[in-house]
Amino acid sequence: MTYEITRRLRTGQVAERAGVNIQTLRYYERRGLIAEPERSLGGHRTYPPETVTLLGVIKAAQRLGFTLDEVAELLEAGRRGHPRPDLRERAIAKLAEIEHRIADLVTIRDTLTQVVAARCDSLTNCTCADCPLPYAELAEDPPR
Amino acid sequence: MTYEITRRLRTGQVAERAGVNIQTLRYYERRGLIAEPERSLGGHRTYPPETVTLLGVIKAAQRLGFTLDEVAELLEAGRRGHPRPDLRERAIAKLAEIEHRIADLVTIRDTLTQVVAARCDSLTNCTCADCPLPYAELAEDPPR
DNA sequence: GGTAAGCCTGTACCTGGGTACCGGATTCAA
DNA sequence: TTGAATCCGGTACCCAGGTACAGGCTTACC
Repeated sequence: MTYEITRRLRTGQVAERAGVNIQTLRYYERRGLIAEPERSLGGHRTYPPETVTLLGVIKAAQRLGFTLDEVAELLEAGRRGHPRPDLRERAIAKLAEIEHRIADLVTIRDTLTQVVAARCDSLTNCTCADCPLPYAELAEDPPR
Repeated sequence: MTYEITRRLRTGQVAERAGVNIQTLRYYERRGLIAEPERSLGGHRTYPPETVTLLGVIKAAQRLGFTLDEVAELLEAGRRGHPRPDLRERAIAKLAEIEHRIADLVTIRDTLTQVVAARCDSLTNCTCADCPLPYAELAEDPPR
């Protein structure tokens, strides 16, 4: 059997395989999400192929609602074999956060539904009866 | 009976009554959300008291998920007695948008729940069986 | 009429997650 | 070996929705 040597990749190759912009790669490096890679003699970055996987993990975590700072911490914790419970704890906290955001959006949805049902026709001078607009004192925060 | 003359308010008074920052007031003026008010001889803005109400409307609309640009358009439409259906149409569109965001967040919530239930312990090297993390190919967009 | 509080314009900065552009250096394939 | 493609660092810019600051003028109250 022949083993293929896992070659180092250059910036553009990593970016393409991971589906991200080259600038994003350098941005993540600055943010501490990916380690500073080795360089060629001329100073070009050369990445191990696992970097592509790592970028996938980062993107997945982002889709779970973690910020880049949070992802960086999670990766850092994992890197130096942090005791254990970090990810789980954070996921629980994030879960609460997401639930909260869902609740806010549901309130917004319900009020919008009322606005539509009541046939409101103006923000400032709605002529409909029982206009729900003045009572739109909903979620404390804009929905982000 | 005596009628109280509704006095003009100065910037700080409007800001305080509406619960917004003074800078925000000027920002909204630049964005076209509130009209340019009359000025005192010395150049200070003097607002009619209705401005406070208007700011409340703007904040309510924001809480319903409308962007400032959208609010500005809605107000503008209302101002020059736009035919009718503008707010209603927009509310319907916004409703769809909100529903979509809720759906995304629900997907995220469910995956996070799985992560917690599976006792995942690491983003990159989770040792739990049936780890849901690699399948976190969820919503296309980060949750904003 | 003095003085403190309030307001003026203009500009810069903030968060979060990137993206774009520049001039110059390097790498790769023919 | 040469020319195209790629990459380098540094800096500036994008979105939204504001917020902050500086230096100077106005207003309000005693």
